[in-house]
Amino acid sequence: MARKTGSHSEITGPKIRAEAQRLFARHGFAAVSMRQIAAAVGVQAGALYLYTSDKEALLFDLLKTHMDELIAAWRAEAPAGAEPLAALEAFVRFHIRFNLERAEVVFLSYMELRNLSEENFAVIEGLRKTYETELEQILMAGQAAGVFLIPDTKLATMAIIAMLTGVNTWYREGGRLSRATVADIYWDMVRKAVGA
Amino acid sequence: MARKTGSHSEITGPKIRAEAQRLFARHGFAAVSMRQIAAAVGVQAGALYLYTSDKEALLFDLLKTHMDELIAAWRAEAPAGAEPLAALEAFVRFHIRFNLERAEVVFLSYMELRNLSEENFAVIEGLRKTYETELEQILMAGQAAGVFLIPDTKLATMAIIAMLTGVNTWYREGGRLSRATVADIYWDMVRKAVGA
DNA sequence: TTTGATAATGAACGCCCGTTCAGTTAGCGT
DNA sequence: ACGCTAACTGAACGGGCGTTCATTATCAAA
Repeated sequence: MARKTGSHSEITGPKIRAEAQRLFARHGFAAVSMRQIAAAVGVQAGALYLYTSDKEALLFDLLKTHMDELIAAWRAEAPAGAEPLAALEAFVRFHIRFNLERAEVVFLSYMELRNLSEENFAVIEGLRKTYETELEQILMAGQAAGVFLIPDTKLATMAIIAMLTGVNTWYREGGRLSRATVADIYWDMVRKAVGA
Repeated sequence: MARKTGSHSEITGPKIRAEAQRLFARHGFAAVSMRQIAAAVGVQAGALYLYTSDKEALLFDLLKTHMDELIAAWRAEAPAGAEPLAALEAFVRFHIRFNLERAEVVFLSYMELRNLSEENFAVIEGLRKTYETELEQILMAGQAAGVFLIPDTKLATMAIIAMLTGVNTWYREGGRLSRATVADIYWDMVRKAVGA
């Protein structure tokens, strides 16, 4: 017993995060025990504490990494200096694609925020606000340019994000529509909703 | 000790449901113990079992009651034989108002479904589907009448409901906008989204 | 081949969990 | 005033929880 043959932190570390993400998404943070995560990884519970300070830090790490990657991915592919209409279309398609690709952690980031400490919650909320602002700025630019007709850009931001994120609740691989078709249809509805 | 002065099941029963709803919504089903609920009510944990068979039944009862009341309330106030446009407007305003009035249990019904047994989950899912169908039929009628221009009524149904329910995540009493104003703005966006 | 760092064990800590039940008190019709 | 029933207590059940730590086996550099 003790150290196992072929054991390395570069393997065990990611494995712990992956299994924690999977289990948290499936059963909920509070309903999953450290012993369950350890069993899924193939170690004893005590070994997890070589990789995380406590259970909440494990959740926070998953959410923080996700939000950072979400914002970075959008900024990397957002069309620089594009017309508001093209920028909005890019955002809609990006949001649907990215969130469907990472359904587990997206689910977590909507469901398990209340299990974070006050400070950690504030960090994630801040990153979410940052992401939302990216959309709101597109809407404001379009409104200013007369391309969009929006009664309230703040509400439109929340409405569009809720609508797009909602795809994750019903979309199933191999269903009636492909991801691309879903994105087409949602883009049509969003475009009309902002009066363009 | 034992029975308390002035104790009645017609008082304790609702009190248990109210406190359970409040605590489940605030901390999550799995994170709330029967002892916490009992303490909030002012009884010992064992007394809860005079009112519920187990913890899950307590949650199911809250969700089932809510869904029944949601559907009944909509059917009671849905304009009979109205034009699709008027029916859709009524639905939008109803959904926002009803969900804001019952924010706690609405939150529960979106977050805690996975804590139900398979059979209980199916019951709630069925009721949700029933409610969604009410909206979809309005959309189909409007589409058939040429009043709406919707690429896919199923997706439009999910999109609209996600968008409307999203109000609950950001709306705070005493904020910038009144409930009525929020409903006005959302109705404007929904109307445009369906091409009317 | 030795040796220090790394990765993991497994037992233990105190604590809380959902649920049951024999016993006790209050309400209330007679 | 009595007696039955409804309401609740408090202790107990077996079990799981997050976390710590002394110990041990493996890895990798010298």
